[in-house]
Amino acid sequence: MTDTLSQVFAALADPTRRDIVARLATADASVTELAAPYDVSVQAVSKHLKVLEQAGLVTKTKDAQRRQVHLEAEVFDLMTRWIERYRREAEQRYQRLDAVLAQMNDDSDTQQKGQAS
Amino acid sequence: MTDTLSQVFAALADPTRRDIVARLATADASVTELAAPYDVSVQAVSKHLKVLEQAGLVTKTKDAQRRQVHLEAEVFDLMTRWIERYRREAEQRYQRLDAVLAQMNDDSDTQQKGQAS
DNA sequence: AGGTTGTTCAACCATCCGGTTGACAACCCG
DNA sequence: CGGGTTGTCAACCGGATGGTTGAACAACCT
Repeated sequence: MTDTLSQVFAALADPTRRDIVARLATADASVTELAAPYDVSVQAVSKHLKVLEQAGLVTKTKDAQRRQVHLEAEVFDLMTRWIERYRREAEQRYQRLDAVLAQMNDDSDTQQKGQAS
Repeated sequence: MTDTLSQVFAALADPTRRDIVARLATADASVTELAAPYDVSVQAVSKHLKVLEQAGLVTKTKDAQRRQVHLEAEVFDLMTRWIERYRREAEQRYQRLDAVLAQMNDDSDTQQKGQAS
């Protein structure tokens, strides 16, 4: 479970953490500011932020006694790349299937055994 | 949690499940075929598939005693939309920040209080 | 110096999760 | 019919996870 991709997906699997990310997309915030809307303890939110930080989705910079939390956009790309890769493969496969079916309709007399390269 | 997005992210947080998805992107497969490469029991893989199915990432069609598993590409869009939305917001914010900094350099004499709409 | 504020650490608890083994249903084939 | 495949269900186990409370600590403000 140490690989980044797993950590990122796991981090975003929690609705509270996704909401935190959503809010950080518009503005940086401190831990207590982030905790305010939820009816859980500040410590719980601090834990959530630790998870997000571990996944590289967020960084903290200490500003006096406050910790300024801000979103790190780059890690999103890792996810997007993974998703897009397999989505595209899957779509291409369906198109290939459609093509095969279309060809089967076109010339159903010719026996075709190999697959399209 | 019961919301789809959480289920999809949670499903993809596991490396084995991601690998299954990757393999299904190129071809449908049966449960035992999918289980073959991993040194875990078939039951464990069956559980993984249940998770993927629950998340809507995969569907099974029964073919005699075999279950043909195939990837469902549409759910990927849900994720992609979520990710892209906040990634774009975050990027825009950085650009806005850059613009503000640039303007502060340009005309540091004019006092600007409101935010860009 | 002393109190308040902001954040984290530590210990604890309930639940979930990924794995196991064993039993069993459903189906093909001889 | 009976036996071998294929897949799921059930019960169980250890470890991770999300939450709690209580204490610690650092930095600010009088």
